Amino acid sequence: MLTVSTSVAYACLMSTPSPRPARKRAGRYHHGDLRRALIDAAVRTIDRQGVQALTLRAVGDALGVSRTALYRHFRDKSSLLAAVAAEGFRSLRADLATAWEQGPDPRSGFMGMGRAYVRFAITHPSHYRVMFGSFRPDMRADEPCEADLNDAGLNAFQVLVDALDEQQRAGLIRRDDLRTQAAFIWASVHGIAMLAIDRQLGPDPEVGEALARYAVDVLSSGIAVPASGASC
Amino acid sequence: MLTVSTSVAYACLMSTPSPRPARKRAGRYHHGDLRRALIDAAVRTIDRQGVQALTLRAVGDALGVSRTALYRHFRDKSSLLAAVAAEGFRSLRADLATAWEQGPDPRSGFMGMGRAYVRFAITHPSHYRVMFGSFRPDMRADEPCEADLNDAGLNAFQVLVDALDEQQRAGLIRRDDLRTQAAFIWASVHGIAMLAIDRQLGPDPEVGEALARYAVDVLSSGIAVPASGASC
DNA sequence: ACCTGAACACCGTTCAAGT
DNA sequence: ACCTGAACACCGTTCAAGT
Repeated sequence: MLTVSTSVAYACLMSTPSPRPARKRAGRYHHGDLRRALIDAAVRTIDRQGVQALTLRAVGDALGVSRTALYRHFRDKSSLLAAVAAEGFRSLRADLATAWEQGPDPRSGFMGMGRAYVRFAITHPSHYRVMFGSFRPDMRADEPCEADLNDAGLNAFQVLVDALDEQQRAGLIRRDDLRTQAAFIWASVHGIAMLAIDRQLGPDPEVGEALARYAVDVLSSGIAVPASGASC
Repeated sequence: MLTVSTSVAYACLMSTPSPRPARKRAGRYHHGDLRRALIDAAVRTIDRQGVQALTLRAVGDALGVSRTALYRHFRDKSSLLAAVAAEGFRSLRADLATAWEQGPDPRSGFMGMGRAYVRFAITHPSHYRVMFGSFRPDMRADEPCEADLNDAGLNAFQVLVDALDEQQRAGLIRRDDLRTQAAFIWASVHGIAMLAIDRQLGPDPEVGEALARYAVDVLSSGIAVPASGASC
């Protein structure tokens, strides 16, 4: 299809007096989907070196492309960050959905979702921070990247709403307002994830796990149907 | 005491060909406590214009001081931000303590603490974000500013621990491990505050208040002493 | 001790020009 | 349509020099 490999084969044989990196860009275009490649490179950089290491120069260099090539695909840097955040929410959504479906029963599936959520945050702390730091005051819903981020966030949230809905219908938990119940649980788990990321819980992993167990305990008691009879 | 006003009275009468701001610094020193003034100016700028508006040039200009004067009092910019965050935790601690003491009873005092927490976050969203964004991976406890930030955070947390301790002793809530119980509640309230700040809850304030009421409800049920007898 | 101002390396962004 | 490379305004930081 696309003759990618041939153009990649270009090698720079020109020697310049000033010390330069070995390879020099030979004025070539990028292959197929530069937009996609830019997002992936940005995610990699953020995961590996943190947000502060994400410069347009770095991401351009990683792809062998000019640092201004990005402006053909994104309004600006914050727009790229919005796309990165959206990508994060899509990954998180997939993780949550998998955990829920693997159940095997609603209760353990729900606990699996909680574990998957915290694991995502701990595994990708910088990415996770970008996901929630991007909801800036200057967020504009009219821009496509921002709208996409909004959608991706809502879709991830919806997995939790659906799981709660099913448990409500099965009579496993209180039939409170779905979105309020979901928002509260999301907030609690998000708060725990942030504490874990910010190493406020200390180096001992047992502290974090104890907190997670306690959270499950309290939340279960809190949203359990009140007059179950068995526990009294 | 300090003859500040006389030196301030200096006016620049030199006219330069290039367009300059009206007043030019007359090479004067800052009054008394520049360190204190730098923190206060930084807090003001962050509260009013957000973190991204906080440049060393801006904070220097606001105080009529060179933009490098700061390096006599802080290691670098992130050190100033740590001091700003510590200041935030001290304010928050005072707000929480006041709410708790105003009670009048433990239960309503505790709910007042929750309201005070969320109100602080909503009133100072940028400052609040700095407080929790500063716990960076590159945080060094050996630096005085970072250690101070750590202390200020722990002191604020301690107000919650003390309040829970008193309620445990009074038999009002379950006698779980104090620090785990406190960490979970802090995480939940922190998560709600973040959702509110990030306008994920939408423009309608009723949504946020409904979430707060629901949180109090669930948390109360969740940490209530199990066999109270009355509710069954 | 405390602060200045010039200099440096680096950043995001714009824009005329190239293919 | 897509990308380059020079230029611009701005940033944090360093450092010799001033008082």
